[in-house]
Amino acid sequence: MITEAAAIALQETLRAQVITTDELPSPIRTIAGTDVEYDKSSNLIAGSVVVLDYNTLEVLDVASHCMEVSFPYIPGLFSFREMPPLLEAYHKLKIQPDLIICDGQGLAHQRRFGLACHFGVTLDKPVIGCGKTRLCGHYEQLAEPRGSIAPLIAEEDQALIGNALRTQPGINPVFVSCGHKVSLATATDIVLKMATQYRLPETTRLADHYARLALLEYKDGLNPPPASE
DNA sequence: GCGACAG
DNA sequence: ATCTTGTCGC
Repeated sequence: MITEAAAIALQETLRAQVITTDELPSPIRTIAGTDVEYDKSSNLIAGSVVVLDYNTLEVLDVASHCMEVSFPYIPGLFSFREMPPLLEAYHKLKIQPDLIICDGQGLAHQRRFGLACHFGVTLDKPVIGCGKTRLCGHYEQLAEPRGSIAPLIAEEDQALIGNALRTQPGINPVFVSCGHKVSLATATDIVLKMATQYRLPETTRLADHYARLALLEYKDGLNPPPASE
């Protein structure tokens, strides 16, 4: 297994490849969501990628992959834990999405290289980071209406590293940041568009659903089938 | 030294 | 992350 120091060094190297301007298809036709589910009573994890029609949100394709977790949870090294099952799942897709929304941060990361950046650079695909909670950076004065945004500012150098985005009125915001080949403004617009009815974008909600399903089905398959006679 | 810390 | 259901509070 890769050491913590080597993982940090790899992030420092790969971060130079991140593109923070829009290099995505126009119009956007398909969008994918990703999520990873953990089994509380084993070290199994399931990663899922779900591809939706960008305009209708119809599910066009889903792929999942179960495996044993191979890296501990360390804030800042999240991608080394979640990327393996997500990459396996992604390569099972029959339909390649125009862009992807990851469940986690992109640039809004200690070394500006969160999961969304790592996934985007690895696949050379447009990726948006959308986390449920903050990893680093601070924000203030976020208004209540849906669509309100507040810049997420890095404490070290006051750099703009993302946006706190209120996707539903009076509900806690999500944290949007560049992953790869999508600007912050475009990423924020897209996440708001995908969060039609709930706090989280539909991409993330569906990926969570399919990852949970995949883990249950995989565990079922491991158990010897009931004796039939 | 202490607190904070994506899932 | 894991927890899945009614309950409390604004």
